[in-house]
Amino acid sequence: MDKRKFYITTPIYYVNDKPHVGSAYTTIAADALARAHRLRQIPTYFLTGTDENSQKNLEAAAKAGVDDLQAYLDSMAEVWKRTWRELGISFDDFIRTTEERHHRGVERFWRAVEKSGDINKATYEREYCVGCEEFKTPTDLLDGKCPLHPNRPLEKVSEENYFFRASNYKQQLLDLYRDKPEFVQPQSRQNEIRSYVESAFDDLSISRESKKLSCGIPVPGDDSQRIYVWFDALINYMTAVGYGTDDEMFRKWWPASLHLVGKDIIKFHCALWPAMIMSAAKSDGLLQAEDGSALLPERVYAHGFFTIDGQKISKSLGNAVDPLDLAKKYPFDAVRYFLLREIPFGEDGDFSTKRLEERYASDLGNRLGNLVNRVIAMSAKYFDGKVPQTDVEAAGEGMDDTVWDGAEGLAGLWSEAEKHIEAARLDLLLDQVWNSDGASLTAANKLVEQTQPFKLFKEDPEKTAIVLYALLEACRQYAWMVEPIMPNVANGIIRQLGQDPDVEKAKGIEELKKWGGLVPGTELHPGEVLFPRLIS
RNA sequence: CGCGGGAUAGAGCAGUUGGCAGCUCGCCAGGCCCAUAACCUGGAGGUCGCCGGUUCGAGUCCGGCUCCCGCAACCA
Repeated sequence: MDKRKFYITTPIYYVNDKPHVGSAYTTIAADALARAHRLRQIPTYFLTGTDENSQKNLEAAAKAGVDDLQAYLDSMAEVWKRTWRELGISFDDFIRTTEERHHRGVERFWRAVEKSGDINKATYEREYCVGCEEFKTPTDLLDGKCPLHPNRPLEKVSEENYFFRASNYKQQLLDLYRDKPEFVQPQSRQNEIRSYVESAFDDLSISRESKKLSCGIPVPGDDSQRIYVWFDALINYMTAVGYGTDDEMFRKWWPASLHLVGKDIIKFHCALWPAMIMSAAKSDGLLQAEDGSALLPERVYAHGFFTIDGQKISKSLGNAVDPLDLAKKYPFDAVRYFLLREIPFGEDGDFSTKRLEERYASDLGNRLGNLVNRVIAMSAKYFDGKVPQTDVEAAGEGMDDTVWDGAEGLAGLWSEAEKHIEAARLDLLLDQVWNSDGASLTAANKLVEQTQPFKLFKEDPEKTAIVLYALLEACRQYAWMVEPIMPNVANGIIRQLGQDPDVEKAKGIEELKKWGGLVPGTELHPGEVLFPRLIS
């Protein structure tokens, strides 16, 4: 990953409905990764947005009884934006594919692909599946029906369309997967993509007649045709950072460091999208690296889907969870923690409020919250409300006859954390912080038992000062380890430790990682319980 | 031969490069009392779906088999 910048994206969402917990999952994951990079003072650009050129939106507007499509799109885009804001999503940009900047970039991109000779006009008669929004070849069909949407009649479409000659890039794509295996993440998806490209990746229609498609971006130079959804949608990742409108900005941010997507759209992102860029780059120097090769996104990471209490998310079953409702019922940091901790990133998982409440009580309340609470309470009680005066270096040593590895153990935790962030495995990061040997939260709770500061104080106040300092300092470091996932909780801990989160953050991660960030004598602010028991 | 996911302790799940089977919850017995009835220790509980193979060694790799889940529409 490019250390100088981090450009992360979520898919752009259809606005035919409000967000549910699934789209929130993608967005929260992206947010946590964005925050992790910002905390490391890596210039970060976090993009999300809405896909507004889809036929589906038209249908949704009609269903909602709204005549004015643009008004419908505006109001729905606002719903999405507001939801993300309320969930504390720290997006830097929100792109709508009906925006002027997007249209201009798409136009430029189209012309580049055209110039490269990869767009041709042809009359085809093909089966079009409205569900997939794509044409089906005979080999795609099962009993003459779309295998994904067997109950939806295929439309026989015979018209003159523009085609993108994706097949010209088959070999280059296969080379890409071979030379840069990290391009497709997680690993388990690589074979899937490779075999898809080898067997099923073909030229595809990228426009429809305007008279049949009443929304979408007109084909440059041919108003009788409009670009259809996927071809225009993918380009949002470029137009948001200035492609077609601001070359300087584009050079700063492109290529994307990470496209976060659901597993359903991995083919578009790992095959079609790089092929499109390879083509456009041949005719547009802005898309070329210094060696002339196409500037492709660095990685595409597909996360899994989850069920709700073992059942597929389905609006007809009424189990589509509204993330805003969750945020009302639970502290939202807890929901973020749950989603990112519970499901191994990249795998499918299950979402249940029962599990959420279990994790909340156990991981957050009993382990993290209780540790912070007891350690600060003891320090305040025995040391006049302050961080105990002691030899900071000595307090960083591992302690004999205990499991505690001290500063060294925490440093180990940090280096693991960096690896997990790089790999987008925040679930593993959290697991380490909670459950590893040496300096985890569990180890810290054990240290309290093994040293018993609440007794030790009477016999040996100096030793007690060392133990409590070590624990307070560990809490400070835990706060920064979990900050990308639980920003509010982290700030709360830092404040209770008598520090200002903003001032601390400005020091940079290397400083925050160092043992001894907590200055002896600092006034503690024993505060609110971090994770109050839930009333069910 | 449609595609994909899965089968590991009572429940829910981890197990990146093959090296004594782990985590959370629950259960039993103890300890502690600083703390959110929280924390700590010990324990019961597994033929890692089945059969074969590779290997000094397989939950992990290879082959075969059985069973389960998702794949109309809404839908990451």
